[in-house]
Amino acid sequence: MNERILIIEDETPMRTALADLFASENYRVLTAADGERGLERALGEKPDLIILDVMMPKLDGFALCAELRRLANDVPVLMLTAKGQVEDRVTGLDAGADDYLVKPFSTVELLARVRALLRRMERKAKLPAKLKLGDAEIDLVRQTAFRGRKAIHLTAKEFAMLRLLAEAEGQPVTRERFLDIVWGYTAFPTTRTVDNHIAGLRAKLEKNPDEPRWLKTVHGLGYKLEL
Amino acid sequence: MNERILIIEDETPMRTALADLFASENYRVLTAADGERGLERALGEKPDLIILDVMMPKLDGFALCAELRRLANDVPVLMLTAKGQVEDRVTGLDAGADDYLVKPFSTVELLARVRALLRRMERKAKLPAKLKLGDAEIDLVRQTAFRGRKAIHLTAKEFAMLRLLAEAEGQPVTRERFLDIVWGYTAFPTTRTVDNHIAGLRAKLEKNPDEPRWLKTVHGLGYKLEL
DNA sequence: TTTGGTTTTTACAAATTCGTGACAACTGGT
DNA sequence: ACCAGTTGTCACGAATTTGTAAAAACCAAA
Repeated sequence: MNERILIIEDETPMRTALADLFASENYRVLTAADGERGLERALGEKPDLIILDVMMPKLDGFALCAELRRLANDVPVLMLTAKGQVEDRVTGLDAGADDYLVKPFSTVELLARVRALLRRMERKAKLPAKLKLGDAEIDLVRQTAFRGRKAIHLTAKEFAMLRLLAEAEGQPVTRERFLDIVWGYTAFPTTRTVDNHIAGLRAKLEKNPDEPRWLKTVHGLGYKLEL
Repeated sequence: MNERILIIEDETPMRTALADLFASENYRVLTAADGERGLERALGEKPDLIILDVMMPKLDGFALCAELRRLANDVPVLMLTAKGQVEDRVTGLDAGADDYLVKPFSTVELLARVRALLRRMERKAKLPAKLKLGDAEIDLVRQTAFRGRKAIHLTAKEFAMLRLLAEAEGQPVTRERFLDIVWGYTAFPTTRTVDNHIAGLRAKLEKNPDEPRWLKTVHGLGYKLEL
């Protein structure tokens, strides 16, 4: 609780408005008025989340974000982009932002996104490196899997899907979400592709792929990992 | 804990300010007012980290750093460069500095960088100096390798790649990371170059290069060292 | 400048993974 | 039991990724 949020925004009215908003929601607020100071604070004070305007003097949002990632800093970043610059989304996500929001936005939506990001990070932190599915054991970090003594080969995509399922802690994951997270914002395969990969996982991990014990389908929604 | 930091800086006000800053953070502080004395103390007292001004009489920061490295001293060096001399960054990292900071800087950022460097070194220290890959034995520090009694010749790049793989503790290392860490900021070879070097390592270290036992490829991601 | 070693590029083959579409099987509601 | 929509599955071609050899570029020392 009481997460610390760093707001990096050069326009003072917007910066104070955001600061007030989050303060009133009981977050602890840090601010910076330009990119360079923002980077300093991000590195020095390790906030739980960063809200970052794209357009800024000295060091723009993209560069700042890219630099953070280069330094292996994985604090969640929510980018604010000016209206119209649709390109920004791709560029921003490319630079390593976790989400983005187009100005003007509603405070309700902003708060929702922030909560979502913080929740995602919390789950990721709790995520154990190893998954045990009966006699199958999967190491999500090393990307290895064993059934008893024998190694099972999973592809990169399969590991990514498992990781997403595990992060969801038994909650259903929609096909759309699989595509968004695992495939990313540049590829747009059919949602059926997801099913195929699930089939692959079941074939490799389930004792009886016809009657999955772990990789359950949630009819009309998607899939979930039953722990 | 209580790491010892050597500050090499000719301008007295700055030197004492830095000394006070680090003393107040419970580091043990050593100082030197010029490059030659700095080098002496660096060699004689083996500090845990050196903060080094680039501009100095007698022996400048680049030369000092290069000399340290020539003597196989791998103490982490953080260089302070005057504003505007953008070139300094490249030159500094070239000379073997581990990080650099442009004056004027905030104390918060300086402390953050120092902590980061010390942490990085700590991790490196935990790394065993010798790697045993079957009957091949590699000394990562001395940069020597033997297969039984016969010496195997590895190039500098190959050692650096092995070190990175070993540091990752069996986790996959992406090609991008290889380029970032092994090649650094100044060179931008193709990612295929990484593959070629891996091939070289396999040829020299693996009993059967076609079926690597240690240097595994993680399709779609990179490579890992299977311990 | 030549030399010897190292690094990088390039090109092509081989291996792996991916995406799709068709159709069967299944689901839940009526 | 029937129906419309959803999911499982399979095979195949496409696309991507990797292995590797050979040539070119590079670089420091003689």
